[in-house]
Amino acid sequence: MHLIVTEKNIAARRIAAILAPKSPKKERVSGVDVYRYEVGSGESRQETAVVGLSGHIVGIDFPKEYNNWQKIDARALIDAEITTTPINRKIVTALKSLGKEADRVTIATDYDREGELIGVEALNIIKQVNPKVPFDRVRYSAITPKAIETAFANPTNVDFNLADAGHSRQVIDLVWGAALTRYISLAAGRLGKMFLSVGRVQSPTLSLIVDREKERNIFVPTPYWEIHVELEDAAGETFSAQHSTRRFLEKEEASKVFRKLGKKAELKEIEKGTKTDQPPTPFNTTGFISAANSIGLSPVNAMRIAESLYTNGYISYPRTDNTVYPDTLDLRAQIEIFKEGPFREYANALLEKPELVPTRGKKETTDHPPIFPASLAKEADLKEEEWKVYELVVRRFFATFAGPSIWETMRLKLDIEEEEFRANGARLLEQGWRWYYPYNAPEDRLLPELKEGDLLKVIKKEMLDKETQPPGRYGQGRLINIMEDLGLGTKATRHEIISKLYSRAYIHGNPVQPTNTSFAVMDTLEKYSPTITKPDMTKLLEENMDKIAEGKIKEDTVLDESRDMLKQVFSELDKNRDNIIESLQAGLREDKIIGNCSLCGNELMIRRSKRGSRFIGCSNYPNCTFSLPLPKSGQIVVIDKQCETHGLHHIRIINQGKRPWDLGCPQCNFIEWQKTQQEEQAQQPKKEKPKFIKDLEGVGKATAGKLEEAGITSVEALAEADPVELAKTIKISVKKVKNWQTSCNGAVEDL
DNA sequence: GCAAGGTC
Repeated sequence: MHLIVTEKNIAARRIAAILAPKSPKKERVSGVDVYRYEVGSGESRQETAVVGLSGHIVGIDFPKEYNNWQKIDARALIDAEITTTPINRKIVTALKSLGKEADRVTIATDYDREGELIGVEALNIIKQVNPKVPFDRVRYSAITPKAIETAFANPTNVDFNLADAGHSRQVIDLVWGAALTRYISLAAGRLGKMFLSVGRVQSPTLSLIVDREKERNIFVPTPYWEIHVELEDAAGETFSAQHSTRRFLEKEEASKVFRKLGKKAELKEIEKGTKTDQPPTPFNTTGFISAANSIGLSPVNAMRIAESLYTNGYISYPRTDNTVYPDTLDLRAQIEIFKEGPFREYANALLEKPELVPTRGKKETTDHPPIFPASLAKEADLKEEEWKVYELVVRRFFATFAGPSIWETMRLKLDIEEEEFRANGARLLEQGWRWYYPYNAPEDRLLPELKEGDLLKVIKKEMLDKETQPPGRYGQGRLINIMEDLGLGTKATRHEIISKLYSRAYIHGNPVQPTNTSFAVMDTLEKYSPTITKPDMTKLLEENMDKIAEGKIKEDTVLDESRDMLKQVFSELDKNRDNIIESLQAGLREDKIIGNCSLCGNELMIRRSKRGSRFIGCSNYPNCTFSLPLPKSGQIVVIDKQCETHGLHHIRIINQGKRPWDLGCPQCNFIEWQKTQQEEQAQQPKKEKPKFIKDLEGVGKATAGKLEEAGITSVEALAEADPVELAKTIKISVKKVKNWQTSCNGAVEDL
């Protein structure tokens, strides 16, 4: 049997469908889908089975003896043994049983570095049961009949060096990440769920955010002034113009000009021109995420939706670096899918073109094609946001075949009492690709038809007080773009890294803002372990991986070097341990300050009770016992916003996998809570005190009889009876008896 | 309980 192994189930299914002469048979092998078919007949008959993995099916970790953070020093992780264990047992079992049957194995995982490693992982498992089985490797960039048939007709060799390169990344990430995470968490005294993570990708990303916040903090705004006028032409049409000194840095200077301005303006110069906007390039993951982000979807949400559209066959694979359609993709056929349906107008317009020439982006890779719509969806079949994403992908796909959009531009130079003013106008002449892709379209800025020498009336003049703004915080889409530029993370992980920073309470808000904890962690790392805070670590890793892949250097050599570097970092850390502990804890303390106590004026802090539950307490305790409650679960983030009534910082609660909950001012929240409690009690009709035994809940005739036998005939008698004794005599639980007694006392109010 | 990378 010929065994073909792909990276994911859907690839297995589609490859089997392409290669099988008749439709393949789906079978389950230890809970995993396998697609079987036969090619040839008689002597040359060959049985084939295609199975899909689920990405990595084995993972690396330290032996479990290293799990105890308190007992095993972080440094010990550097040279600790590294074990490989299955992370998907079902697939490992399936591979073993298929592997035994196989007389040939073809690795058909994705055409990239991780794909090579994933292929070798599978191969190693198969070799455990069938050591001598011959194997080869096919590489393809799109799952189309043409691409697949060509690839399988020309199998090549597995690239073990490339797989080693991938493996070195795994080891380096684990060793550095785990060791530094443990060190920083222990030094900060943040164990358990509250640990402080450090990693090759997340730390440089956090550093970007922290650095931007620092720039904002030291930013000193400069005041400046602008002068605008509103003009009217002979026909009564109006437009506005601005003084050609766009920013006056001296108020006096601006005022002088402003006072000079009279009632008349003369048009000195008209400059007409055209501006063309080229159509956008095909979507890769980053391009898609930032486009989706600009229409209001968060990166994580956009990817989740894209994933579901992909598994339902509506769009192609959403995790790709590629921005160039491969030759093997029949683009005309992909457009023809839309000849009917809501996009027919657009599809037909494209199909009328004599030639379809798509745009090309800068990145051309072999992993997957750019994201394109794979089949026709009906709006009714999709949820609102799914449709939004689907439509975005369809429109972007179309736009890559469309012509440029062309603007007519007009620049005016005007004179008012020898002061120069300018006005710019733009009018869309040809929609071009913007007809297909109408997102974030700039609007026309229309100016009236004018000629040089025209006189205009100044109908309004104004001088505006402004000041320069600090650099803006990063939005998530922007952050993902920067990460890509710096080589941080991959198409499949960048959005996850950002959401990791959110769930670890390193950042909050949108645009993104770091907590004080982040400042403290980054300060420490930058001082003593700068390598991990910079994108250069990834660059060096990439260079080394390339060398491993080219066979110029052994994986072990790279790992040894990396471990030596980390050991040096640790000797710095150990030398400065006291300082690190102090500065980390000072930074962490900042994030716990809520404001000032309304009773004594001291600081209110997030604290922990002896039992471990969290509350807001006064730092003047025990002299002051003011306190406010906090929710039991979730990370607590103190945000900048302050309550106008109580002056306390607002609080946000972050629960993994859930939307953050803005609790607001903890005091307002508590007052609100008390109010609703009171209302609820007021609304609850007071239960009337039962008059007779038989009116009690859960007392039937039989029980009433038993009670009577025990000498209990009235509710008063029941209320006064010894519950334990009574329970024994009538053989009923003490709890039940006690419940009766509370209702006999009309105890609803006492609760 | 630690990373980042696959996939769902």
